[in-house]
Amino acid sequence: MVNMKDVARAAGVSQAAVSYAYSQPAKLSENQVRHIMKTADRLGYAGPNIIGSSLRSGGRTGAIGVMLMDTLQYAFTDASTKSLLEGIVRSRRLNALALTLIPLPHGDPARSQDGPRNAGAAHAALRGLVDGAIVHSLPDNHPALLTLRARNMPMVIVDAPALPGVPLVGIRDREAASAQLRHVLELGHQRIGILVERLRPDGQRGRANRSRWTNSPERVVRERIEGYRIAYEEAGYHFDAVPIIEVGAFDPHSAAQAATELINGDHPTAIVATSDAMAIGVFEAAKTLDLDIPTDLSVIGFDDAPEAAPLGLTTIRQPMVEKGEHAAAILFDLIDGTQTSDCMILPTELIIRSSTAAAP
Amino acid sequence: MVNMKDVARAAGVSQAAVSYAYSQPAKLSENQVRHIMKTADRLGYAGPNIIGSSLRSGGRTGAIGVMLMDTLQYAFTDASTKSLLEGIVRSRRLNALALTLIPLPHGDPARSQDGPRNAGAAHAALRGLVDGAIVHSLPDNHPALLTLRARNMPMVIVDAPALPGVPLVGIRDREAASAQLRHVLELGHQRIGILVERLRPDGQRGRANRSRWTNSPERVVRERIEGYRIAYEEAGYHFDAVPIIEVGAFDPHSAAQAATELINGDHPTAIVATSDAMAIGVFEAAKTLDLDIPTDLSVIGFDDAPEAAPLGLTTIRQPMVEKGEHAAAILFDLIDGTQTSDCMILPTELIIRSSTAAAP
DNA sequence: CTGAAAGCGCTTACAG
DNA sequence: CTGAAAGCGCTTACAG
Repeated sequence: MVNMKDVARAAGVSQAAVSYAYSQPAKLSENQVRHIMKTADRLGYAGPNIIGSSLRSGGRTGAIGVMLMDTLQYAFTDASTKSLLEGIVRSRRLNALALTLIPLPHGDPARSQDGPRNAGAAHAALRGLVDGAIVHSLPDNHPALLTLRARNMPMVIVDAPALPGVPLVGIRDREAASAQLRHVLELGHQRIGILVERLRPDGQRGRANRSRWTNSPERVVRERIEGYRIAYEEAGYHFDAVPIIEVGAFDPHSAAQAATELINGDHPTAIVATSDAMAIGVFEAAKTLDLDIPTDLSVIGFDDAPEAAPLGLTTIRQPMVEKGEHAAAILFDLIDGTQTSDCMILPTELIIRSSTAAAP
Repeated sequence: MVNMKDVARAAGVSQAAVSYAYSQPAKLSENQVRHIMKTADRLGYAGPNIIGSSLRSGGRTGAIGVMLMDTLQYAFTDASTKSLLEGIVRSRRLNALALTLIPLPHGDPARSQDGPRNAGAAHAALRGLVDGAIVHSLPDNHPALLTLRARNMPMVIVDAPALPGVPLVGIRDREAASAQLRHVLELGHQRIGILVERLRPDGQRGRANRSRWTNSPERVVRERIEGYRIAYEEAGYHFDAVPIIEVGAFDPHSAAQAATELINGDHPTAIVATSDAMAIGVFEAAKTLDLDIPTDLSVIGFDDAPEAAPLGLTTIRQPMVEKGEHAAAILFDLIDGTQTSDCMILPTELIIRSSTAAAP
């Protein structure tokens, strides 16, 4: 492949002159620049190799990373992740940059053979390929976070984990979850079941005991359940009696299986889910079990994903698109050194539709 | 930031030993590797910088690029592009790599001040940041293609342009378009209007004359219109009388404006659109003009996007997700040198729903 | 206004 | 089994 030296030789100038022609053309005469560019064109030189220039100047690669839990395939089916990406790409800055999507499919860092640091470091993209990163919903102490830290990579975390000194874009998960549970309590429900995606990235399913959620490395779910506990105990009940069912996955179909177990085992009159995807699984289970929503069973979700409104799903709206927009804005501030940006906590809202009704 | 030299010094070994510890640990004694890794961990070394290693070894960056026409914001709203990305990320290989989305928002290369080559080369991501690229729907001779070529970058083109020696994943656009037009001809329509996104990236709107489409740099639309011409003339009509309206954008709302002009000016009984997004714009226009579809106006789209079925839109289905899957598979073959992959032409299918009916 | 030289972080053929 | 050395493609302070 033709490089800068070739162009310099062919143009009869120094390599430095060619470099200046691209990066600081004002330093050269117009004629010189024109001559160099013409030569470059003739040789099929595609411009300074970003790898070489980035290495030399410690400079920018021109790409922003988004670290996503699980595979990219999951990211492109999950409504929340899609909304987050939609928000991120609203940044006009990105039109001149590239967006690098980085999957972190190794859910459980403990399973890695290489020790905590290398598990994250193994991923090429974490090793200098991007100028900054938006991290979405990783478990506490995920090795990728250590890697980013070690590299002094400008970063913003969306939702989880909360890391001292790193800007967080999120919501008040505990309060929002309390509001979610309070809605069904106010409708008179007492036999309530809770459906969560996962408390640990170990694929475990089924009923979770207390220490499993109090020690969960997933900040969002941990805080949400704490919110449920507070609201439930404020109503005068014992939270330990409330079944918390772990789906072990993020898709509605897996949720439907877990919901079926929950319904058959505990006969709840209301199910509170930590995402709309989980709640949609409850619809599927109810259909199979021939239960009517909301007559026989109330369901409330979380997110207000695009699928929620058509289904009439009562839910807590959280502004995912705005999260993406804010995360991108803060990241660019960090990269520019414009300011040391703080955390950004966005509002949530209870959206009452037709999937919740008074207890039978 | 701590680098390999620091680790070597702290561990009391040569820099080469550290490099081997990461890339070819079998070359070292187990104890040596353990000692080096422990030292790296202690210093917070995040592993070999990808920029340094890539420069030295001419090796992989660990990222695959997708070059997208227009902004990323557009890419994340357009149903076809989303489906394409969905297909691409089905590749299991991507779980260990990163996917770099590269927007090419400068629609019209002719407008660039820097000459054809530099317009493309200006984009950092084109200059060595990715190991290979999937290119989607660029106009003929887009400078980004020259840049990729000049770099010998493994590449696959989806839909357009067709470039000698570069694998193309696409459909038989001409034949599919003929089938699309034939459907409305067979329903007895003669006053037909054609709605296309754009024939050139110059933002022009309204009625297009013959040379504008015969010389269009957009391969797909050019071939589609040629397909319309063939079907129309086979039916014994003069194609020059058929209005071809250019929307100048890709969104349904812009299409609705163009459709309104088309309906008011030519009073067609059927509108043939080059995408479902355009066809959805016709629904919007019809509603405003108080026309019933299909009683007063038949509409046929192209793509079979997710929105088509709920609307009852008759359309030509093209397998966008599969295009993405094939493009990724071919690209990885190219990168691996496994084989020189050929073009891949996928089937299309007429899907008759309720938006087309016999001519009034 | 231009050119020679140092060095960014790394890998690998080669000598020991 | 280990280490010294060259060089990947580039940028920039410095001397002319």
